[in-house]
Amino acid sequence: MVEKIKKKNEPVTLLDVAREAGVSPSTVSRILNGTAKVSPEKRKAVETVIAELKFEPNQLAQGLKSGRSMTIGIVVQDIASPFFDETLHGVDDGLKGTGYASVIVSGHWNAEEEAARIKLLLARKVDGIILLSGRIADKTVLEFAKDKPIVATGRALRSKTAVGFKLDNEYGAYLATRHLIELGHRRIAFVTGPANNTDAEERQQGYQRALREANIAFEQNLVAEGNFHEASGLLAINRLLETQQQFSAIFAANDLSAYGVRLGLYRKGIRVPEDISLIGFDDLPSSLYTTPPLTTIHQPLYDMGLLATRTLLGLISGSEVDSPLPPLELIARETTRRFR
Amino acid sequence: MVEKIKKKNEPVTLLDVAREAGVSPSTVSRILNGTAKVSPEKRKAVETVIAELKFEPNQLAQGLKSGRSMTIGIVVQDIASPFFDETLHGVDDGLKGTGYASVIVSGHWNAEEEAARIKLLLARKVDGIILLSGRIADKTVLEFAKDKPIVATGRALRSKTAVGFKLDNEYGAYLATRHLIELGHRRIAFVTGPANNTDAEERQQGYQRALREANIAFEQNLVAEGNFHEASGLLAINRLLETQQQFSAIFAANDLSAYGVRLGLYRKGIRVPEDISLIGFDDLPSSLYTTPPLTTIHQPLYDMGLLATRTLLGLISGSEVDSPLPPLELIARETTRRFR
DNA sequence: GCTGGTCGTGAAAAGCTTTTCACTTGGGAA
DNA sequence: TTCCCAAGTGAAAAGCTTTTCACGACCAGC
Repeated sequence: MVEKIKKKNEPVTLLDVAREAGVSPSTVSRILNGTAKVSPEKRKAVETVIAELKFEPNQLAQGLKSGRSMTIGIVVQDIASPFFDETLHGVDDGLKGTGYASVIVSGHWNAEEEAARIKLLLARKVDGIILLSGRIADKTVLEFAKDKPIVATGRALRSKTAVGFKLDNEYGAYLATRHLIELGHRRIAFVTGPANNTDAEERQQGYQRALREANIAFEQNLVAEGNFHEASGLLAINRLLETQQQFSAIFAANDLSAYGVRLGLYRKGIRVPEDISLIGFDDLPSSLYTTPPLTTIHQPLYDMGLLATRTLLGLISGSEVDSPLPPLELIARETTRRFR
Repeated sequence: MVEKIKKKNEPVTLLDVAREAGVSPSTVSRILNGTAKVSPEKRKAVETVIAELKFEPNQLAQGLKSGRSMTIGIVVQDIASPFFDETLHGVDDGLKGTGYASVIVSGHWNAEEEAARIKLLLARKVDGIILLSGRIADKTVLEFAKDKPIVATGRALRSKTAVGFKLDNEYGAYLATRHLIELGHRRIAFVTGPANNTDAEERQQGYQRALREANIAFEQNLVAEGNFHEASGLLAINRLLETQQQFSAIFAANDLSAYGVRLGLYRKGIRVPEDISLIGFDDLPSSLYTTPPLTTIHQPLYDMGLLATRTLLGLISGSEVDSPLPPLELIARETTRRFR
């Protein structure tokens, strides 16, 4: 029996429920949150009214009062990239059932924009932030972390309110190069990532270490610059081919550029892996379905997203989370084969 | 000169600014929102204090008061899919500079989950919702739209608070099939999408129409079921090959399943396009870099995301938006060629 | 010199919850 | 029988804005 008819579309509030059930707002709130004991009769009455009125607490008001918006911010660099996608997938699963939702913004690989976006997230009162492949300086991260907890990927960090996860790019690249060397390749070209990108630099270091260990001289002529995108891989392989350098294998700094390389080779009628072996880095889901399926280094992107989320939730609630990340590993598929 | 020292980390509020600048909160609010005229001196004073204190309005409080959270909800079906990615990219650009942020949730191709997620978004007081490839019934959408405006893709809808965009799948599929026919192919296999999926059904209809127009009999033996994923394409082509049917071309209901088909053919040593022509549907960005680059039907996913966003923002603000979507078009790349 | 209007401004209410505080009631301990 | 305490509950404040209302000052028109 509704005492007062609300104008249609007027949202039903906790106050309405209280009035209708003949209890105080406090009691309704207590029932909703289980904050304190309430007599069975009132609980029953309130629950009935809630169902009847289809009451849904206003999360804005809840957030304002409690200081918790139940929202976390995710900063990616490119909203339509399989790389971030895979990580986001992990984040999504990490959030499942927690009541948290995420707002995703993109920094577009640009430090200023990234900082601006983080500020926006903070103004929105997110409860924490996950920063994927951030461009801003560590000390800026720490600065933001004074406000809300942050977990960042691609950097080493550990404070009371900020933690970073870093995959071992150098090791992964070492693995990739060593794989080629073990297959008998000696002249191995390398397609780099973008200049000034830490991940990219570390991958080049891994490449060089493997060479060094095998007593193969590093040759600048065998490296071509890329930028992690397909088109740059295509360009790089064309440049490499033009210089008439001899090489029997190519290591591309990520899968996307490996795709470009693959296409470049196809265009020249060079077969993979019969004529040239090719290895990537990332193990994007799509690499399972390239022709032929790409040998690559598996990065646990999904797990990283999942772990980052759990860690952030831990930071928010004050509990400790510390599961280790699975290691990088070589996934030998069909673009590499024994030399000659 | 700060009159009262705040405990560190106490967020600075509009009240602090007002006190500090010696004006009333109303005045500060007016300056922030440009709601009314304010004398230059006070404006100056307030702006100085804002900068000095680094004041950022609390969006939760703003939202609570004004009923606008400056957030829209996006419902996708798979958070890590290139298909949704591309659309999200458009959404992202559509939101740029508007002050709106988006929270993205996934319905996982499941009507119940989808409805639950929408309810959550509504409880979060999003200002509107974009529903991509939703599974729920039109009438459920309309029901939700009573609360907040919704724009949905993949369905035709138009009410005061709900609008739908639908790409012409039938026509796209017709285009694809006709392309193969024009190249001289007569026996054209079809890999379907998931059963009970409208898009998928419409694509099959387009396939059949093109056949009919060319007086080619439809043969059930030439269609193999898929589900829009790569693995299903691989399975489908294997099944097709096993049946010993003759065919010189394959139309896969989307690019992803075309990738699977491509791999299946590669495994059997069947060349594309020399032995068999292959065409997909979607024109995912990655289709530019498959080996060889995939002939496909371009869907304006990016534009659709952009348009959906603009339309939603229009619905929210009460203004009318009505730009048309670019049509589907055939992108002839290198996986199709003239028969024999 | 008086009326009527505009302009700039502040006080206060409102938006919807949660939480603190204080008050009742009933029971067990002394 | 008296006292204390716990349990259950409501009133009210608080969280941070925006917005309505009202008021004083100032100017123009008669």
